Amino acid sequence: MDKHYDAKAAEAKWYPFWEKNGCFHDEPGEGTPYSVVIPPPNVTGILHMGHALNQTIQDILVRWRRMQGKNTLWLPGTDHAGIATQNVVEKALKKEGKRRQDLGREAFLDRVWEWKKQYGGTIVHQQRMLGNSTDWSRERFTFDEGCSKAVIKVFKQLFDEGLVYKGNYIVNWCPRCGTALANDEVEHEPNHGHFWYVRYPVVGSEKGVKGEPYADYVMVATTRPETLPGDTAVAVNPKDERYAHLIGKTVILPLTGREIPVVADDYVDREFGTGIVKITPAHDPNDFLVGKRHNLAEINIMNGDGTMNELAGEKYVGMDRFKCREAIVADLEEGGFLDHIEDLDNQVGHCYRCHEVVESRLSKQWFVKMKPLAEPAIEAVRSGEVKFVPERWSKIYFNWMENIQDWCISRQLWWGHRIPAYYIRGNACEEGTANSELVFVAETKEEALEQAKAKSGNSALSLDDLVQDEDVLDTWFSSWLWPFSTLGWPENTKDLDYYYPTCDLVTAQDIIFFWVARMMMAGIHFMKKPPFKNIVIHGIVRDAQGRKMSKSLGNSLDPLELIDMYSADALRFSIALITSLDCDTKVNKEKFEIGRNFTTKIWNAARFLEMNTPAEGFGEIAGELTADEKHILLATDKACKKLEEILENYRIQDGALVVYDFFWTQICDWYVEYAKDAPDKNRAFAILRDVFYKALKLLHPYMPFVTEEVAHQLGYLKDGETIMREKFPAGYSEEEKAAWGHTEEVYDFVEKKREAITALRALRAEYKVTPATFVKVTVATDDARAAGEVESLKKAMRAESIEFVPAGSDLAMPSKMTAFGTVYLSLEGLVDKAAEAKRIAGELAKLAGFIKASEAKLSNENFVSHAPEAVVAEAKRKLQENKEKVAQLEKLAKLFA
RNA sequence: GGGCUAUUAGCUCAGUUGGUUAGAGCGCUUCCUUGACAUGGAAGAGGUCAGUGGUUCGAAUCCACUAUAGCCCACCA
Repeated sequence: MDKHYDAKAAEAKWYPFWEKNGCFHDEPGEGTPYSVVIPPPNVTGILHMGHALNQTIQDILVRWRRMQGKNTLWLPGTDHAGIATQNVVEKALKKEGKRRQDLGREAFLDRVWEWKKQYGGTIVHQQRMLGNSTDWSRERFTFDEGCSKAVIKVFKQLFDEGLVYKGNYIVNWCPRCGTALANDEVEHEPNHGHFWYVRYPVVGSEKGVKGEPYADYVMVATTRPETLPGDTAVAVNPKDERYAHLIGKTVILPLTGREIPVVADDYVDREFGTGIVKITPAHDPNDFLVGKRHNLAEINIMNGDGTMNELAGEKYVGMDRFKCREAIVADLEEGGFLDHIEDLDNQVGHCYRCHEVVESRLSKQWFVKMKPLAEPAIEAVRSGEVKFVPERWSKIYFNWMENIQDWCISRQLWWGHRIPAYYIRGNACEEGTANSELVFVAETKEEALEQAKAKSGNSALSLDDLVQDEDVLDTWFSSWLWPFSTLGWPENTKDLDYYYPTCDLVTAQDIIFFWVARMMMAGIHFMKKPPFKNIVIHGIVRDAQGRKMSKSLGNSLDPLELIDMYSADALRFSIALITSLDCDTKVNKEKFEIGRNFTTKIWNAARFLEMNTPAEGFGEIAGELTADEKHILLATDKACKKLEEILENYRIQDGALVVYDFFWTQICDWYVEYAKDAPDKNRAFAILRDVFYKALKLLHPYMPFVTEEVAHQLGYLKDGETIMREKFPAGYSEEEKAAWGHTEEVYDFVEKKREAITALRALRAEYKVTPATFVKVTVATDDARAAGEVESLKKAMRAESIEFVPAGSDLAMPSKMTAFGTVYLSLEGLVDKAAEAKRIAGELAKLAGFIKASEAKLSNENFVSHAPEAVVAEAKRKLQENKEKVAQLEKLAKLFA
């Protein structure tokens, strides 16, 4: 084996090998499968730390289950990401000086597909670098033929069930993207804004002159003066006696001269602002509702791109909304309507894609009624049929689901599933009225024509007379079908039958509502079964300061760079080790050294084993095993069982710790050191070889590349074989254990022996006896097994002699008490007496405290009678031990006096 | 306003149903390089478990309140 592990070579060798040889692929078969669908990344995306974390967790679970012998499917794919992808292609067009409108819908879509063909493979290529064992032969895309079919079918079914409707509603509108956004696509951020106090003269009052207040007016405070031309009322709280006299009166809308009523509505907060609110139903969601209650006109004064339209008034037409704000404020001031301006901190919504300030806009949109879908999805979690891991996320899920709002699913984009609704050309419905008889939803235009003929009674209609809705569906409208559309639904495929429902869904907390909750609803509604059994929620990767990683902050770590620097295994292992499901993960580059160092350790340990392997190999493990040999076998057994239990509970981090400690501490630090000087080297190494392979298999889900490479280097596997499909070690059988005669006692005995070795090393360090010096050691113990360990103790302690004396012997030498016995170091060198005396005095003081506390505890009748016997006995033993320590130290103190 | 979570060593975090003198990694200090590994080995220092009160024989762990930090939802025009 080479002195250095070449991670890049191993990665370049093994991934293609696995993929080509179908190692990631299973066919539907017998038994309970283990199936997982990947959260599809945006096709425009590049791999970031969030993906690395998310996919490492999944791959660990998937590789582990596969090695357990389960029929396993991890299904990969990408999301067509409507807005994001369209934006990317539009940007490219812009460089050519074109807009999508210049190309027209079809040519533009061709262009996007072309882009997808060329660049859409970036992220799936990058996912391979991580070592993901996803079944690429089943890779899907939310906009591929099958998924599109599923989307259309689902839309039609929901429409037929009355769960989809088209309505004139106020929606969140991104003027930059030119589309509606769902509520949860809007991010609210704090904003330092202003409150403009504006006077609305009461009709009939004396008109003021420039610069002077009107004699009688109502004072309205607004943060959005530019929407003033759209006002159709002002509102006060009905219980507000200050303004009771105004209700029913009419005021004049400044700048326009239009007369608008004063209405009373509970929505108005008496305490906030002036207690009088201008009502702009077309540009504010609350005002919209007030408008409905009072039957107010809705005046839309803005274009889709955020400029003002003719209804805003001649002067403002074409003006950008923020420019218009300045203009209107100036004009109000000019006209004497502006009373004063205050600073105000409020929240402003931004587009989650492009960060533009979102506008509330009245428009016709499609919605899904969510309440009926949410109810069974709540029940599925409440009943325990579907579990959240960690469980606490279910509370957040319930909280959201119980307050769920209808979902705006139409988007004014071109890149996406076009809504399969058709209208008769020229009919009013073309503009889209709510659930008209003349809206035809069908899977094909031909079917829509049949409906149209039947419903309109006009059998002369042709395909040319029908127009399709211009809008496309929200991207999440395809991803909520992901767990079954990717398995072939609506066709009745073998995959669907065998792999649905999936087992675990692993994702970050930030898309519980976007995605997880909606998948639950879709799965239950269309498949009659929840789409997965466990929802595993992990944290978000943050930088060292705890900030979310983002391009704009420039604090992102690039997983590919980390792979290049430290290897994929290092990235995976480190991220697994530092990640807790319970909270967000803070990372910096240095943390990935842990994984890199571990990889190196594995490689070097393998080299050691290889160097010590004779050409003819090791023989059978025969003869009477030493205590250390039994110990490592049992430690292996324990590690296997522990890891199994840990992974069953999704404790990825704990699992990483277990394999790390097992390999590094148990195998390398202790057993390898033992093996170097073992009485029967051949047997000791035969055991090491056996244990080492088990360790590689335990490590494989965490570190697939180095384990595969080492397993081949050491000849555990032949060419063409893979560790991926080896059986995950479950420990040793009872028969095996009986054969090598292990007992828990032997295990504990070796643990004690190690304690004695450590104690001796500590004594050396305290008394500055260099490791090179051979020392005389005395151990006070009654353990009959001790005599058998003389040779191994001498090696480990670098002792020229070891003498055993009965326990309780009282020698005037520095010592440490251990569970093995009291270890004495014979001091032959010079020692700083004063320093020793001081150290001993400190230790005595510490012990006196413990003794006092435990004596108090033991003389407490309540403790002795209530606490379990074992606890009391342990307390007594400890007290006795500490007393002995004191006696020993006092004796020693005299030596240094 | 509604909901959720966290606060343990200098840093990042473990700590299973309450039960030895609260652990790990990194960092720090001291020592150690002739053969698996300095990306290493050995040893060590470092914590009144945010605070207060309660339950208990016994609390980092359970309960209440307080403080601080963070997240989510809804939002004030």
